[in-house]
Amino acid sequence: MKYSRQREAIKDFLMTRTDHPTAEAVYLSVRESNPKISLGTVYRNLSLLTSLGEIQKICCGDGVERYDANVAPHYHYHCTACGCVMDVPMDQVPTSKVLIGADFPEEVDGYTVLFHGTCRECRKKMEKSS
Amino acid sequence: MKYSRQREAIKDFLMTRTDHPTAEAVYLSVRESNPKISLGTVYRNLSLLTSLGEIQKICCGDGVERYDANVAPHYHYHCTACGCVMDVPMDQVPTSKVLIGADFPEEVDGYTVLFHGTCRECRKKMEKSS
DNA sequence: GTGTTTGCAAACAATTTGCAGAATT
DNA sequence: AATTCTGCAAATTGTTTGCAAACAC
Repeated sequence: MKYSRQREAIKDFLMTRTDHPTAEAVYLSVRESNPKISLGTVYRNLSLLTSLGEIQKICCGDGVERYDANVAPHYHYHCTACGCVMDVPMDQVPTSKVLIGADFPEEVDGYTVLFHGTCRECRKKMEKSS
Repeated sequence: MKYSRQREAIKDFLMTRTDHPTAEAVYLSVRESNPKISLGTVYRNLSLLTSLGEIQKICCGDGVERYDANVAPHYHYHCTACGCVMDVPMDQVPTSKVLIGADFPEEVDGYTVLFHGTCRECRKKMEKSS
């Protein structure tokens, strides 16, 4: 694999963020330091970095994928009002064996946990407008 | 809300299945008893039933949504080789409070857990072909 | 030089939507 | 009769891909 300035900029940007940006958001931000970059390149590198395990993809079911440079096991919280995604701070996360029980006969490589609800900020806004 | 033969057929079909069909699969099957139904109607009713809480949508991150008539809390397993999705049989599932810890400050309405790996059938096939 | 990566634009796949007519109440 | 739902087709959205030129080694 060869070095690419674009790929490095994408990874660097993701490492500064804990809010799990979408491909579009990555594109808009990386473009500031790298005005010629194209959205296709962003997608190509995000999926390359994902398959290398350097970043992870988060799927919330709202039709947009998000990306996270933190690949250590952790849970996510998705606000169904504003769409924001945040990390759930936890000292450690159970192993899949513990969570799934010993009897499950399929091989498990890993797992994801996604909580959902309405975040404090959105609740505040809803109160105000009611 | 008015009754519709199409909506009933969609829900009835989903209730006979534990394999979490995609919208396309629902369409292909419901069409057998209901040849005039359109894919748009299937999508409209799936999302209506989902927002009524009569079924649930499962997002595995492979670009296709799946649907499940079992809305009781349970976990899913996704085979990343064949794409199949199965239920994880468990007597009961922890509450979100237990899983997330008491300190998390956001309101949680619910959560999803998705395990992933290569299912037995796919592993068998991989052995054979190697 | 060779092989990988890029920018661009076109292609794609899944889902949503507008609308006139059909079905339900 | 009023309203909701449908089929159809076109539109939209997020993502992927083909290709010639640019870049890394």
